[in-house]
Amino acid sequence: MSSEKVIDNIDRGAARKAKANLEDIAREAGVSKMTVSRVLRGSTGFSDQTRARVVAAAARLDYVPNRLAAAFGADHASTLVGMCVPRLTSGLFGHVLDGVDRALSRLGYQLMIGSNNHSAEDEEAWLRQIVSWRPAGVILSGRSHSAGTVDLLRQVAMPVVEIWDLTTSPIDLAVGFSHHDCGVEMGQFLIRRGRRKIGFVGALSRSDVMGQARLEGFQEALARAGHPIAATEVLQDSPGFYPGYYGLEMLLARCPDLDCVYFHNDEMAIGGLTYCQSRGIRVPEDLGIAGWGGMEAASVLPKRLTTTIVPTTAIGKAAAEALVARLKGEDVQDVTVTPTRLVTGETV
Amino acid sequence: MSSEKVIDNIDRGAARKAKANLEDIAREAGVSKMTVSRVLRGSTGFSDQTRARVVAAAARLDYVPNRLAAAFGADHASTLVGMCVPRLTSGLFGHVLDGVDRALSRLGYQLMIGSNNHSAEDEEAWLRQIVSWRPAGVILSGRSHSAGTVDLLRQVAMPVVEIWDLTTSPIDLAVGFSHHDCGVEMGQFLIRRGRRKIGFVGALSRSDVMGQARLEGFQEALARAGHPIAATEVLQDSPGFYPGYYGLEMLLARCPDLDCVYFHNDEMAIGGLTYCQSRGIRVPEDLGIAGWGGMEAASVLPKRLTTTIVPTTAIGKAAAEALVARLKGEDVQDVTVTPTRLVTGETV
DNA sequence: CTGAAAGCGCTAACAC
DNA sequence: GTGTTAGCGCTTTCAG
Repeated sequence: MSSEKVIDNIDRGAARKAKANLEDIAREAGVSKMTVSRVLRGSTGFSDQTRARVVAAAARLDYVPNRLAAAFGADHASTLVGMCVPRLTSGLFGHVLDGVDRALSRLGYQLMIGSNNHSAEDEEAWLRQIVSWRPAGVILSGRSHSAGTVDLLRQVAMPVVEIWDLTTSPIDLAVGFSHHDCGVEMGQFLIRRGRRKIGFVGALSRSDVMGQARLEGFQEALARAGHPIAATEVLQDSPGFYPGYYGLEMLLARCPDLDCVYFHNDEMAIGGLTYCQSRGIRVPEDLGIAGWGGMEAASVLPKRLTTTIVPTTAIGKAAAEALVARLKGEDVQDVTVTPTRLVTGETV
Repeated sequence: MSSEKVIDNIDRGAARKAKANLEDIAREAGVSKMTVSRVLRGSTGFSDQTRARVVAAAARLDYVPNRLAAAFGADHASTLVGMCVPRLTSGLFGHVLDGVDRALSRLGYQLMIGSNNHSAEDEEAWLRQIVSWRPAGVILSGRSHSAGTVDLLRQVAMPVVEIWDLTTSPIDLAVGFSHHDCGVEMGQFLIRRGRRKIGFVGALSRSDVMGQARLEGFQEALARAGHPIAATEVLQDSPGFYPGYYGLEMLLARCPDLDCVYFHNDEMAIGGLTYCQSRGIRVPEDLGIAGWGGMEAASVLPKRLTTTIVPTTAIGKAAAEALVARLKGEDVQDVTVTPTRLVTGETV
């Protein structure tokens, strides 16, 4: 009876919480702890009466299961999944998170998040905290990790999904695409469109190797076409609208005769577009503008932005599903490629 | 010795994980489990030698603490904090999350997130999952919760911070501002600017009572000024750029003589601005445009958007800090008001 | 189909 | 300053 429990609590100085546990339910329903455990977890093979009695008793006692105890007692019972993203304020990663969150909650898992601002050290620090909660698996963003991170992941031997950039040899599972190829594709496209004096504006906060990979692919494509990149402006800032605006201003001050600029992402490209508008630079006639990422705003601009659309939500969903499939021992392919799509807007 | 452990594992069929625990470290360092526990948690009062031996042993065995066990054994030891937001894809909430994440990780807590798309039922479902992990506290968005949510929160008796909208009587702690007042303030402002035929375009996905509160405050202010709202267009959609574009198109089709439109948020307002540009409607001469939220893009537009800036990151930080302060038994004020700021741009 | 016993790794409380 | 004991709530294993 719950009244016993209350008295018990008072006797113990009211220090213990009055929460019902499996044993309380067992007593209330006149069965054993184990029967309650099995019924509540949805096993089969009970008389309907037993099941009903247990369920009723649990409801009566306002039972709140204790997953801490469950996961502790049987370590494969954890339904915690950790995920680390570069920046929580990035619109793109918001969509990735959303994809992960929906898939995981549908599958009965809980999401723990952290951000590392593209720092491998911060990622490791986050991982050490998360691992101490014995999660079922983790999702990391990017392919560059510290040695400590890799060691720790091997040691704890849980499923790991690396998303966003495809690596030659994933630690375990990977979902994403090649940033390098995004850069190559855009470089080739701009050349095909007749652009010849092409610049780049970026904001490679910390060690954003993925943004770096796009730039490198871009440069390679331009060089191969015989029109190597004319100028780059890489700010030490976060890749937002303002930096795009000022970055373009600075780049054009140095190199006024550019005919096209590729930006680190759509936010920056939109900032650049705004700069052009404020200075009377005609786009695409005087200057072509290209972005990357495919944020929603890019397609409602007066001139639709030429950019690369990244399947953000799909990546999140695929990552979560791959992780869970692996947990369930199902066959999973190591690498899932989620293709990006270069969309021709009106700005190049 | 770790070799014993390995043999032990092999004997047991290699089913058990080879992870070191406090007892292994104790054996390795020649002290007791408790000493190890105390040293590792940073208590004071040990010979430097003991401390050094323990730390060395832990490092040698690649010890990974088990917080599951710690939180399970001593329920106040949980450093898990749950947070539920309406939408993970909202730019504003990305910044709130960032504020929470930074503050919590600095303070040694881990963040579990979920989203509810403004549905109180989804929030309750999420909370039931989270509560089973015995978190130290939770952060909820908004002031409208299901009865089940409120019951559960009372039952588990942990700190709760409601953010974003201020409620008359918070469940526990609250950090935010009044959405109603945001609407009133903008209404009064537009009247002062001489606008008289004012409309509204929104996208009240599900039961977004906070967006609704802004609209109500707005309508009240206009009515009090003798110029009640002329028309509203409320889409059943998520409040993004496209809906802003089409929402304005639909509104103007019905009411071509409006002189100003207030939007549900900045995304929608920017969509509306794009519509104006595409149709040759001059802003602010022919039509005034006002938004809400203060997204970064709003201030790099060719014409800076008139909007209400919400201190997103500050709200997240304050929420996390209030929660932790309460956990530590410090004095915390129940309600923290984080003022918004109406910024006059060039669109009204 | 159901129950009893053991143990997961840690910490609180108390003993020395 | 350091060790001993008990127990958190659940699941696994094995017995019936």
